[in-house]
Amino acid sequence: MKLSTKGRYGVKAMFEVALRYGEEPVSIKTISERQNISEYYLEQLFAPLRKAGLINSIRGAQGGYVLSKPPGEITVADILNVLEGPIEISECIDDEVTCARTGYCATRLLWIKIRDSVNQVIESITLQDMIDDYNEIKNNLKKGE
Amino acid sequence: MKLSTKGRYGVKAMFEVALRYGEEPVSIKTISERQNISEYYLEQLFAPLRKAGLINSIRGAQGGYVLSKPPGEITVADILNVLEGPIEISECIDDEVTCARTGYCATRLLWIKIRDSVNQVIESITLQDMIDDYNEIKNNLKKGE
DNA sequence: GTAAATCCTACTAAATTACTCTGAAATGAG
DNA sequence: CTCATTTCAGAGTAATTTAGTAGGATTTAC
Repeated sequence: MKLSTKGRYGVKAMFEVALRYGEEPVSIKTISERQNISEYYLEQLFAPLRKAGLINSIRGAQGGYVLSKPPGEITVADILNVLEGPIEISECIDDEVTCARTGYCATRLLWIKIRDSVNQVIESITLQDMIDDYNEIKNNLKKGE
Repeated sequence: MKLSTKGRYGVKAMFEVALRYGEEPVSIKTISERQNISEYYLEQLFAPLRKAGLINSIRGAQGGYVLSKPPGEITVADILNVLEGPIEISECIDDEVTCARTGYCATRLLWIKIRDSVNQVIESITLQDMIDDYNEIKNNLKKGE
């Protein structure tokens, strides 16, 4: 079970934008260089993020992207929902038809538990939390720990 | 984020075998009919499960598969590890190289939290738990709830 | 002996992933 | 005004993965 690059790159990219919240817009080129991701590919990820209202774009020279809300109000779940769709460990959770055949679906409850567990984590972590973690790691490294 | 059919079918199939623990072996044909999964495909799933020591096979007529241990000693994680490999939300967790480039990997901690959360769920649920849940659902239905 | 079953290996069609590319449109700086 | 910079939109594509099919060999209860 793995996230696709869409989700992984998307979160990394949003993190870069979040780091500069309140400052100048961040261009795809900048993110591409900092995170070592293809510009073309990043473009494709930002389109749906913008349409979903998580970021605003500023076109033209010196343009780029800015968060539409403070980093504390954007969760990892918000990002992953846009880029990967909602977490569904198995379509069996929604689709009653296939399960109905065998009477009671034995595994349905299991998939729900896994899904809820993932959702709880990603809904509780905001971009601000990631920034805080990041700063803490940096500080600890400075102190030589 | 979704499980492949390997994982989903595999857990369903193992559940069917677990339901008959202590009784006769369960054939692939039986599981195929009960869970509506291709026999050929099921065969492919049972090979690694057997090699991993989760089930024993009994060849020949009236043969089939039996759990190698009581249902309470086989977790969902055991099954998924064999069929899907270990949960790794991002290879970034193990592979230090790519992360090292950008200094401190900002998302690494996030992937670890998600992975640990999933692992905690699937390691804590055994086939016996699933059987218990299943019986409870059946009982509740009988009582007309 | 025969039917029922596992075992083993190879093959393949379809879908998904992970990009790549081209060109248009907007905009700030000089 | 012009030009470099940047987003925007959509098409194309190679590689990988998924999900299943298939064929034949081997084992064993009856």
